[in-house]
Amino acid sequence: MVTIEPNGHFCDDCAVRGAAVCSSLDAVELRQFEHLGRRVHFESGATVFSEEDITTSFYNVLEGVMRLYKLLPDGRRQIVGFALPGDFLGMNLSGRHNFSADAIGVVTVCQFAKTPFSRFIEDRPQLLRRINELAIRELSQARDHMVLLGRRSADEKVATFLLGWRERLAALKGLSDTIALPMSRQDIADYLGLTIETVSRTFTKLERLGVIEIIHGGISLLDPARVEAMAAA
Amino acid sequence: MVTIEPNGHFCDDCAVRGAAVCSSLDAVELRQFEHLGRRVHFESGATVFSEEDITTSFYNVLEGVMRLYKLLPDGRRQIVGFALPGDFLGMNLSGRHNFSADAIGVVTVCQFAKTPFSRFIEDRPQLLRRINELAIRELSQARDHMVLLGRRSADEKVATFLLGWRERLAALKGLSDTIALPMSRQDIADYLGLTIETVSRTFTKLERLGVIEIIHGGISLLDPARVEAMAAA
DNA sequence: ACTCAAATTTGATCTGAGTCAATCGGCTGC
DNA sequence: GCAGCCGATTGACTCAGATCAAATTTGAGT
Repeated sequence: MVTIEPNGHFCDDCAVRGAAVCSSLDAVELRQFEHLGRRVHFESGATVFSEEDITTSFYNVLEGVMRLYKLLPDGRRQIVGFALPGDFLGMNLSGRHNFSADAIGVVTVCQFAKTPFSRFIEDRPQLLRRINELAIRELSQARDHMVLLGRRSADEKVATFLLGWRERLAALKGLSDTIALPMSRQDIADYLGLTIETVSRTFTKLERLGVIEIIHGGISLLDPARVEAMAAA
Repeated sequence: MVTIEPNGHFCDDCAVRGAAVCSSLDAVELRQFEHLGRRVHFESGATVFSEEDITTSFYNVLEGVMRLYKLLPDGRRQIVGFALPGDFLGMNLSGRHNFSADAIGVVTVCQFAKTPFSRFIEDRPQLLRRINELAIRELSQARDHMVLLGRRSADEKVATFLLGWRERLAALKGLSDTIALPMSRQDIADYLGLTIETVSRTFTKLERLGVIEIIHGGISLLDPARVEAMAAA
């Protein structure tokens, strides 16, 4: 289920070194930093951490996609975000995670034990500044998502999601009209505050309008401008 | 509309000194810090800053309540939060505000020009750490609010709002079953992703159930346990 | 106190998205 | 190849909350 790679100078060939939290470190610091983290692999569907668990580690996503979610006591689920390579997870004030995180497909993370990581930050304000930047960026995304959840129609939600996801993939692999959707319809529904049926119907509707094509494992954007028009309302 | 107080050693008698961003500063630093900020008053309904405005200042709320919101092109509004004394506003990465802020009733803020403030932070990591803490706390609140917007019923939204608001007021003035609601029904609706009619009906329903009493400028919690039960679902 | 405008409440009706219920289609394992 | 399963789609119907439309209350200004 979970496999841990032997330690080594893995930062050297780390795909996210430039984008992630580590981008704030110079060569010497990176060498020290390297000893704090270890690469851990999670298989598809594995839970990386759960809400209310005591935080023992921070995570830097290296490969794969994770769903970040909160559950209500009766089982209703809200996905609060998807984590992609370069995202940093685990910061909190309470000492406990405030959401759960599952691997969607195979995931590789760089895992840091909380205490040594916190100590490392102490006298490296540029790392703290980088973490702060990431937090502020997430906060801005969270506010955008509140608007979507509170004030957008189903069609607008789906269109906005497709464009936003495309944008995030573009930052990793370059812009493309073929959009991989590794998450299930249920995941999309729980992210958008909809049901699986509504998501499915909206996809079909977009396909019938000739705006997208539903392909295996994703969609193809046939008419980006129309989708943008639908998203903007 | 906006009045600026003459400078002075106002940190000494600042009501939020212990709770706000300044709590991370020692006496000497506080004296220097004092020269960076100035007290500014806003009258009821005044806009403190607007989304997409270039950020020229940061704000520390001293007195009053603000609504923080985003607008869609067609005028739909989502309130992303209410700011109370001790809240720190204005952090962003883009150099532009990512939401608008209006005064609800009279508001006093401590306003800091962006550049000198940013310079002041540079060599004071404990202030940066404090700002980071506030950002992480907000992020956690934002995620909770996503769950509310995406997955809760109207009754649950209203009940959760009343308890959450009571909690925030409790942190300022001590716990009370009399809850002041300075914001309009429209503000509450835009915060909860509902219409004004639904909010009004839900309030009346709660009153008829004998769970709350609608009073001038707020409500009185007659049966907190029942409200908690409604909120939890 | 009186007027007017704005905010809130209440009622009647409508509808977008949810719910319930079959299929359908694509993999997995035999 | 085919049986069984799980995710996705589609259809029929329902309902929570929106919309439209009046009252009614509140409050600011005279």
